[in-house]
Amino acid sequence: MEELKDNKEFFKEHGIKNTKQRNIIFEVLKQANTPLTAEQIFLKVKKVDKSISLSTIYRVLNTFISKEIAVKLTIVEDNTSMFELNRIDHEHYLVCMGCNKTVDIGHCPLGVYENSLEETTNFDIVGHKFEIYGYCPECKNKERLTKN
Amino acid sequence: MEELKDNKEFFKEHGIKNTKQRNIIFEVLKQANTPLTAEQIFLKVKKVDKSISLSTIYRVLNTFISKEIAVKLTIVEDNTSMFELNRIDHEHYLVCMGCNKTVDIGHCPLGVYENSLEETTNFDIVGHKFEIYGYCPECKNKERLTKN
DNA sequence: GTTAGTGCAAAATCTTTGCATATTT
DNA sequence: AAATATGCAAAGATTTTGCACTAAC
Repeated sequence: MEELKDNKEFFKEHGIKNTKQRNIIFEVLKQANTPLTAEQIFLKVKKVDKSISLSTIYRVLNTFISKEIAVKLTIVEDNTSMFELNRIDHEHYLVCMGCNKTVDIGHCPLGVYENSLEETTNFDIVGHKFEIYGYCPECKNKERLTKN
Repeated sequence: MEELKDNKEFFKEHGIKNTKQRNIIFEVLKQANTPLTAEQIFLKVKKVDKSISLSTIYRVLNTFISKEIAVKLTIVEDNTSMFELNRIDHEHYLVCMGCNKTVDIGHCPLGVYENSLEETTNFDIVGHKFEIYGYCPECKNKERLTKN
């Protein structure tokens, strides 16, 4: 359980207690390579801890966000938030509006832009959201058929 | 009422009926220079049409979105959607997490990027969301005080 | 006259919160 | 022991929907 020891240290650095629930949620987020909804996280966590509640998921995620461990973003087309770890060297996503498939679009090109914006606006910039949406090759055809 | 005649034509082009409610909502969106929440739109529209219902606001906005007349975006930190007209030559926003103030960040630099992405991914790209968030000069200081 | 849109109230969804209990430090 | 975190159930908030009625074409 080497990873738990690391997490313990990690949580300590962020000034929050090291609980079983936070560990599981953190591991789920680490292993995910796309953003997840609270519900998806809930289901994954439940496999390990049957008795966890959805409100704990939300509370832990909000704690992670306030400590800048995680970030929240919103996929277009419905109103549910998605969560992922706040990776410094992060990616962005191209989201299919047909099937919700997400595709990484490579290294984030916005760091430099943010720096120049901080200078011109005097804002203290914390982060950004950038998502591109459309239809994937498979859904493109379906879309075309239903539209005509 | 020259503008109503224009709107009538505009709605016809998009294959939707020209109703009083749609006209008012469209005018509200035209006059807004920042994205608005459904509730904000509701309140503005109510000044002109006291009997409009919030569900009509949502239905009209969803119609506008499906016809690509408007776009929906989500400001970080809460879960309410915001709406604005789908301007081809659009802007993006820098949002203050302290006071929700928004600042335009100039002409959108992402059109070219989308084109190259369409080629590499074979997606049919419909649009994107891009928001940068942080703390404005005024809230920066407040933030610093409450954190220590 | 037909089709599409609206208002209302009710439902559905997503998220937060109060409170008692449990866990962490 | 004190401070935080959790589970549960209940409440809040936002958005959608069924249905009868109305307006637009």
